[in-house]
Parts: sequence; C-alpha cells; structure tokens
Amino acid sequence: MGGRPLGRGFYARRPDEVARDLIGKLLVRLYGGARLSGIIVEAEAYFGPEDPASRARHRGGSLARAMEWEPGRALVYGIHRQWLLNVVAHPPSGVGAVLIRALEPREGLEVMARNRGLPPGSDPRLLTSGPGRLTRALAVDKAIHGAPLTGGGPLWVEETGLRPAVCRCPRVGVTRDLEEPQRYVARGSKFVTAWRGCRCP
DNA sequence: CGCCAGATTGACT
DNA sequence: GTCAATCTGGCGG
Repeated sequence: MGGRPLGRGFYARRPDEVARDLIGKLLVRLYGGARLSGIIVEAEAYFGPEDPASRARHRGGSLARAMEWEPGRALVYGIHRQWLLNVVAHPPSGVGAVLIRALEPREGLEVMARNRGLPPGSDPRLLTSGPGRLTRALAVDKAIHGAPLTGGGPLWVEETGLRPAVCRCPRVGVTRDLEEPQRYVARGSKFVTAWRGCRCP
C-alpha cells in the first residue's frame, strides 16, 4: 500500500480534480521521528481571481503569489488563530490550491491527542476533523509553508488503493461561493466536519 | 502603522 | 443556537 509520495504531476491539474482525487489518500507527517498520518476525507478547491472565496483575488498578495507556486508545495494560511493546510494545485502557469479539511487518523493517534491538548484515548473524531484541528494534531504551522509535498520533506501524500465514493457540497465558511460546489467529502465518513446543509450519507 | 475581515473553534446561553 | 477569542494579510491614512 502506497509508500511513495505522490509526484508533482498529481498536483499539476485543476484544483477541483486534485481535491476530488485527494479523498482516500494518506497524508503523512514525519514528526519527532514518528509517523503521524490520516486518510483525507474532506477537501476544498480554490481557484484564481475569478473565485470570490479565493485568496488569489488579492492580486499580488503573498497568498495569491503562493497559489502560483509550482504544484505540490504546502501553502499554510493563518486565520482565526489557526493554521490551515493547503496544497498548491493548478495546471501549468495556473493559479489554485486545495484546502485539506479533515482526516481519518491512522498512525500516531497518541501524539495527535497530545498536540491537540486532549487526553490519550480521546474520540479520534476530535483529533483531525476540521482544518484547524488537523494542523494542530499534525504540528503543521508556518514553518511548513512552501515545503514540497513531493518527497524529501516532513509532509507528503501517499496512494492507498482506497477509492471511496466522493460527493460534493458547498464550501464551508465562505460568504460568496461559486455556482459549482467545491467541497469534496468521502461519502459516509464519520470524520467529515458536520457542517450545515451537506447531506452525504 | 492601525483597522478590519476572515477558508475556525470551543465554550456558553 | 450564539458568540468571543485572538492572529495574519490586505488595505487605507
């Protein structure tokens, strides 16, 4: 099962395709010699300036520029005193990113609980269900900003062979969204954030 | 340099 | 359900 980081080619596509295909993959964080990991069960696609919810509409801003980086780099975005983990994803000379919103934890649950300030043996859903929660569980912060996920770093994504059914919902927390829903969730997962309006049984 | 909105969370009415 | 905490980047003065 898996083992090697997904290469740049995986990320060098439209962010909506990358978001959809990230569902069911394994996000791995090397932390203090230990592997922390979880299956990605929820992700959102963000596009260029035409996307009213995307930071890319602030042309010339540091986040807008980061969304033009080569595909496969981590883009860490601070908001509401949390860090949010994105992956730069776009076709050649494009702009875009995918927000990782929730994981089903697999490895290193005790360390994740400690990072989250929770007692060992806590409900695993509390560890990584939510974009701010999973960054704390995996100790992802500004130091990861710009790191390639394509190998050699402390963070990457692996193939799993899992092919969960994926459904789409409106993005969470955005005031102006696109017509097409851009939030992708693993159907039936108990680890998806329970936000209003998304029925995905 | 100060003000403010925002891809959130968790504690409380 | 409501709401404040508390931080970064964008933008105006």
